[in-house]
Amino acid sequence: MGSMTIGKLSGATGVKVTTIRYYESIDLLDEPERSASGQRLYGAAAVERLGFIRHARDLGFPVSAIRELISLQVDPGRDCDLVDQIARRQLGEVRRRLTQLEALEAELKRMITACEGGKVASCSVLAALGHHEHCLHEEHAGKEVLAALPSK
Amino acid sequence: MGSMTIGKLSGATGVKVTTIRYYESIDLLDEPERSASGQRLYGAAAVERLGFIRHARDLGFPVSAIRELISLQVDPGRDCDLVDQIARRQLGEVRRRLTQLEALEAELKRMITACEGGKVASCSVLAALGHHEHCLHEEHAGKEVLAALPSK
DNA sequence: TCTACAGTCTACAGTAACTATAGAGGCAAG
DNA sequence: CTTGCCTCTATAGTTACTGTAGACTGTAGA
Ligand SMILES: [Zn+2]
Ligand SMILES: [Zn+2]
Ligand SMILES: [Zn+2]
Ligand SMILES: [Zn+2]
Repeated sequence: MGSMTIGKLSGATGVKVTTIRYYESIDLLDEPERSASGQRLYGAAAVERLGFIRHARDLGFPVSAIRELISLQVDPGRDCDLVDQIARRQLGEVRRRLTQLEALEAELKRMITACEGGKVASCSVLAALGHHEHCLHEEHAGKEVLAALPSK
Repeated sequence: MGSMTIGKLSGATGVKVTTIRYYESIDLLDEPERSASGQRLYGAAAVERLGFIRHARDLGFPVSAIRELISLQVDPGRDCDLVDQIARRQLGEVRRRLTQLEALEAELKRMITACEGGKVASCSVLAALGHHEHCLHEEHAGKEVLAALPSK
């Protein structure tokens, strides 16, 4: 029946081949069957599961949360309290970050509009970066806001 | 003159001791003088520099950008075009993330409010995660939105 | 059938910006 | 002089992947 190689699965879900293997290595995906020569072979269940993972990741759920969600799916008779709790936690996280980013946006905008060009010595952007005391905030509510800029 | 140990510098700037040593290792901070027994000794310039770095990091500037900004500070007679360009790039980044997060917020909220409790089998949160097709968006504009949840 | 060439395999290193740990040595107060 | 905190170096762990090397496999055209 419908058994696809890792490349097909990748094409079907939009998840890179290496990422699929990575998910398997961290036990997010079950080990698939193998062909005689050792190539991975997937069925419809894998497409479903991988789609689920991808959507959750797109929404910012950490892998640990996705692992929880998957384990909850295993027995469908359970109450979905925990599922909803995880989702609400994630929503809270997203909102926390939104608040932080809004503060950053405001400060960056202020910095940039204050600069009217000229020499580095008198650049208000550099001045503002050097003197946190003049900011409108005590601290940048929360820190470590942009975990790391993708930069790619 | 005012020479402080790494611990004092840490206290003065709010940057952890280990992080200060890390910044030195990646050449964001100059190597400081050392006491006879090898302990780092810092002066006022280090406090200033580290404060600058911290503020820029708080605003989400990647280390690579901070490195650029520092190198620009070195000759103050230059035009500040580049400084402003870096800041605007950062502002753009922040805005891009804001947009993404707003989309995520909306989808998570929708998911959660659709769930009215019950069993896992019928939980709308899990259903929504499983079926990306029913979303209001083609893709989650941009992906890799929350580089990694701090989770700490 | 031979030969490209794309796809797959494993294993390991690199990314960003730190944080944590181990194990050794330093410094001031009591 | 001992207690207890500070500092030192070096190394590994974090998160969620991505990229590489080097070898093998599967397939389609000449
Ligand atoms: Zn300027
Ligand atoms: Zn500020
Ligand atoms: Zn539910
Ligand atoms: Zn979606």
